[in-house]
This record gives sequence, structure tokens and C-alpha cells, in this order.
Amino acid sequence: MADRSSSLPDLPILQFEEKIAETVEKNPVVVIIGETGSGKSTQLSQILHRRGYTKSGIVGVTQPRRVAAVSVARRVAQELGVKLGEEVGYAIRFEDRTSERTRIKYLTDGVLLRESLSNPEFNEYSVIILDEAHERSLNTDILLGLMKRLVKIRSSNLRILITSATLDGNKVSKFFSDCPVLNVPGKLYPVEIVYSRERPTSYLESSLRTALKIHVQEPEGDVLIFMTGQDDIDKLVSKLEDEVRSLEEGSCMDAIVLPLHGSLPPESQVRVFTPPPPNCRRFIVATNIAETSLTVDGVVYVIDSGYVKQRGYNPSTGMYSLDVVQVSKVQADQRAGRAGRTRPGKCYRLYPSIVYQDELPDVTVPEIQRSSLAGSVLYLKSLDLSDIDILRFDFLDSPSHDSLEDALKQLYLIDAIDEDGSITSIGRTMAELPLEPSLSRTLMEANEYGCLPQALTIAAVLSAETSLLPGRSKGTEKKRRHGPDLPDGSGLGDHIQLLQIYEEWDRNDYDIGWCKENNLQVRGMLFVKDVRKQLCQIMQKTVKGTLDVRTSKSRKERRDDYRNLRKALCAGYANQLAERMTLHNGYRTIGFKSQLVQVHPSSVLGTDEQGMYPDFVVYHELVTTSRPFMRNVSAVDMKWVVPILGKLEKVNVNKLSSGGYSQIEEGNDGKIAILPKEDVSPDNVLPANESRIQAARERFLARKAKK
DNA sequence: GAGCACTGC
Repeated sequence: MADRSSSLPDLPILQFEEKIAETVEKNPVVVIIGETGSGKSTQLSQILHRRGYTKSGIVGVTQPRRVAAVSVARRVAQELGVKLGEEVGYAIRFEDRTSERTRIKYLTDGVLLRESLSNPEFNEYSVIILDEAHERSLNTDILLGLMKRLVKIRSSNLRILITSATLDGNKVSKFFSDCPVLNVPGKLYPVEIVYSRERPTSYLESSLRTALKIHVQEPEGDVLIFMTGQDDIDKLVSKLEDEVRSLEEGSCMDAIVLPLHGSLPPESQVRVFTPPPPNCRRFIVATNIAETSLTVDGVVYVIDSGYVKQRGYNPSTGMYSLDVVQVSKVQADQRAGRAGRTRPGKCYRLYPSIVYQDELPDVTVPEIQRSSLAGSVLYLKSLDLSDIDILRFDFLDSPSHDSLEDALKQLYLIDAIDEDGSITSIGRTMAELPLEPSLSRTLMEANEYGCLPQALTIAAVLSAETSLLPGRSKGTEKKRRHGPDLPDGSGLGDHIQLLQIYEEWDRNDYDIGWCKENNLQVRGMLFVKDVRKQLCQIMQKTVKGTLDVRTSKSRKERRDDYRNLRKALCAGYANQLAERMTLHNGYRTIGFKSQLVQVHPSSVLGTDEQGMYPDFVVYHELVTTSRPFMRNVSAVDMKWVVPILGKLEKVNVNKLSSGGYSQIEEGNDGKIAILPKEDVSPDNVLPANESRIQAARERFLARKAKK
């Protein structure tokens, strides 16, 4: 650590100061290829500060992660000898440490996007640096598109710098009309790459063998092993411990084996930062959290399985999945680089070099092509950029036609856009909220029914849900369902249970000990509390009265609230409703493309005397694991569903995507072309779908007659 | 009766 700060004047980037300043002076957009250790994150802002760019405005630097924004800002303040929060500051969610004097501002890309809602031309900034753009977060990609538009408007007084990786620097340059690309070398030690001769039959076994070989044959230095997930990590940790223990005493040095992944409690994560005792080698078995988010010192050997777990989204079915996929070359190189931070290292790739060359994709599929875009589309529509339409929006990598259509249909169903694709006043309010559109819509509907305080809690919990409820051990899962302490949703469903849990925590004065007793993740619960507070502050502007959690009520009043909440969820999740099959507990989703799905076994949704689930449910998420499941499910009334069926019949996707102008069409090159409005066929209204919805309506009437 | 890579507003 001390080494790094004393070597500060040698940072490679400083030798390029003149060149960088000159290029920025002459060009509105510059791409900087800065390898690890080049010092770009801390130095670019200071170079521009020295060259006077902070006189006419703020130099803003985005980071994809909160911790990075904070630590880099702290570092720069220290180097400039100023107090953090004054000339140099940072802004992340829940925490704004800037002042009127701030000239260099580090912020997460999400925060910069939010800022553009109130100031779409970023007028207070003289320079915007999009750092780590090669990570291609959804937010960075949207910002890249906005910046491309902005350079045309503010070419005289705005400078944009984009830092990227070697493999896609030219692509970014091309996107910005062939802007200059500057290469700044990094400060990594050489890393020798060792490939396997063959593909492993089991990369778990192969990692184990390689790790032991290193331990026996190689000089001291820690080993970082990249695996895909918790399961494999736990297995490898225990096998490795066994094998190391069985080695002959004194034949080699001691060893400690540590797991490292996101769902470990923070105190366990910290263990990887404490240096090992002397004559002891550490094996750190990690997910890709160790690829960028956490840096472990002392690593000299890296073992790369070549795989990563990656979230996917299928826009035509609305289904999420988590798949094990091959890493990209960028990722493989990033992993290898983890071995060369302190001295020359070695990286063992558990696959042949031909696989690296011929099979691995150059770069990871950007998040924008793997996510639901409802939120991003609504956000862009709310910016009211008169000169662009969402479907003309120029992305570095366009999302698919299906994905944009999926987003538009979803937004239409929840009244955020009208049938022509124009944003509604409801949509405008929704865009103000830092939530997925369905949750924003639920809040607005709940406000009409007088249950906003409860809906705020549900929205906050759902936006953090994965890290909230007990982990995967069987005992704790049982507790969720039958535990004496935790509420059960009164049979109405998971949304109601989540509300009840939070209210119970409130009654226990937000006690941390209470969370631990009930196996609730402390970090997650505290996050929920912060989110709820933030949502209250935003909603307070449009709402009269108190939004406190504590609203002492009678049993009858609570029952009414639960009913109204489920009704509000029905409006917010109009395209996430499902109808039960007549004879068993399977469901089919109601929507543009019906899917056969099941209630996730962890649900607390109740059944009737015959053991049957409710006729209609609203769900928060569809996930495909072993089978397609609905996660977080609550019962809804069929009479709330009927008006939505009517709306589904009316959707005309061509009109929606026209945005009032024209029709979209996907060309052979995958790019989206705009056709003149006259070419829109008037009767292209999803005929097959219509008959299916008609059938659903008939089934509904039959049910009604039976009752 | 199944299981959660990593971020972020």
C-alpha cells in the first residue's frame, strides 16, 4: 500500500499529460484506453483541473460502483490537500458529499442519470468522464447515448472522456464519429499464462489439482481461484482443505482456504484482507466479485475456470434466468491481471489456448442486451428530448427489437405511456421514483386507495428482496413458513408477508438483534429502511399526510389495507398476472405470450380446503431455474383482472412503437430502421393473441357462473 | 418442494 502512494509521481498517465490535454483541447470526445494501474481514475480529473477546466464548470467522473466513487474521491482530495466534500466531493445514493465549492465530483453512473432528469444538458459540467465504460453497465450505456446527442448541442463548452478496454476502444471511437483514442499503459507486472492441454471434464476437479500442484511446486504467494457460484465454492473449499491436511507434514508450507462471494456476511468478506501468518499460503476461492469489485492483495497465482454465472432476460417471455456461460476475453484478461499486482505472477487457464482464441467472445454481452428495458425506456421518454425518439435512440449496442417492444407494451399496460407511445402524466411521476416502473405504478395506485404507507414498505422491500430473507439452509427456510416469530402473510401471499415482517421490525424499534434472531440479513434490512425513507421523501411532494410505518390499526382495517394493496399491485403488475389451471395448481401467465409456470416452493401463498391455490395471482418475477417459477406471489380478485384483459386486447404494438411518428423495423444487420407512418398496417393487432385473451375471458365468465 | 453471479437509482 505504502509502495503505491510513494510511487505516485511515476504513474504512467502523468507522462501523457501534455498529449491528453492537447487532444482534449481539440476534440469534444476522447477515448482513453487505460490499463489497470495507469492511474486514470485519480489523475484524469486532476490533469483537467490543472488545465483550467474546473474554472468554467465541474469535472464529473462516473464510477460503476459506490465504493469506488467514495474511495477515489477521498484519494484525490488527499492528493490535492483539500477537505473531502469541498473542492473534491462525491455523490452516491443516500449520500451527497458535495458543496457549492466542489469542482471535481465523483459519482455513480446512476446518480448522473438521475441528475439529468432535472438538467438534461448537464450544464454545470465542463467535463464528464465516463470511467470504466468497458464494463458496459446499463446506466453507462444509456449515458453514452445521451452524451452522443449532447456533444452536438454543447460542442463548444463540454468535453467528454471515455475510458475503455483495448478490445473495444475502437468501437467506442467509431460510435463518436471516429474520435481520437489515446493509449495509456498500465503498471502491471508480467503474468505468465499457462493453458490446459485439454478441456477439463470437471473444472472443480481440475481447479483442485491445479491448486495442489501450485502449493507443492511453486514458491510462496497467494492463489485466487475463480469459480461460478456459492455451491462450487463451498465444495472446492472443503475438498481443498481435506487435501491440504492430508499432505505430509513439513513437506510444504501451511495453507488457509477462504471462500469469497457476495452473499457472505461482511465480516467474512473482510477476512480476505487480513494478511496470512508467515510461511502460510492462502487459497481464495471466489466468484467474479474478485474480478473488479474486491482486490485481494498478495495474489501471485490465478486459476481461471473460464466460466461465470450471468443473468439473462428473455423479452418475449418475460423470464429471467441465471446461466453459467464462458467468460469473454476481456474478463479472462482481467482475471489474469489479478496475479500481477504486486510482482510477476502466473495465471492457469483451465482450457486450451485454442478455446481462448476461437471460442471466447471478445467482450461480455452488455447488460442492456440482457435486461428488461421498461425502466430505461420510461426514463428516456421522460427526458422529453424533442429531437430524439426512443426507438431512434442511438445505442452503442442496440437492444433487440423484441426487448424494446416488450418494454413499450409493459409501459402501456401500466398507463405510463398512451396508445401512441407518448408518456402520460402518470408516467412522468413514475419516472421520478428510483424504482422499476411496476413498483412506481403500484405506489401511485396505492395512494388512490389510501394504503401508500404500506405500499412504500412493499416497494422498498422488493427492490432489495434477494438479500433479505434467510439463506438456503433448510432449517431457516422452514422458519420462513412456519416460524413462530415471523409473520406468514395471512395466507394472502408473499407481498403481504414482506410488509408484515418490516412492520414487525418497526415494532421492535429497528433492532439489529431482532434481525439476527429471525435470520434476516442485516445489510438488506438496513438498505430497505434507507430506500423507504428516500421513497417517502420523493412521494411527500405529491402526497398529503403522513407516510409513517406506524399506523396503529384494527384487524379489520389491516384486512382492508391488504386487499387494497393487492389491488394496487394488480395495476402495477398488469402484465405479471397468472390464472390457475382448472384441475391442478399450475398457472398460465396472462399476457402477450402465455407461459406455464408454478408458484415457487418458498412462497407463503395459502391454499383453500381442497389444497388449491387462488384462481388469480400477481407475481413479482418469473425465474427459470429447474423449471419456470413465479417468485413473490399474492392472490388477486378476478374482478381486478378483467379490465386488464380488455386492455391487452387493444394493444397495437406498431402504434406504441411509433411514438407518434412512424414504425420500426429490424433490418438484416440487426439495426432498427424507421419507416414512414403510412407504412403502418392498420390491422396488425396481434390476432393470435386476441383469440387467446378472448378464451381467457370466456373461462372467466364460466368461473363466475359456477360461483 | 427448490436454491440466489455482480452492480445501481
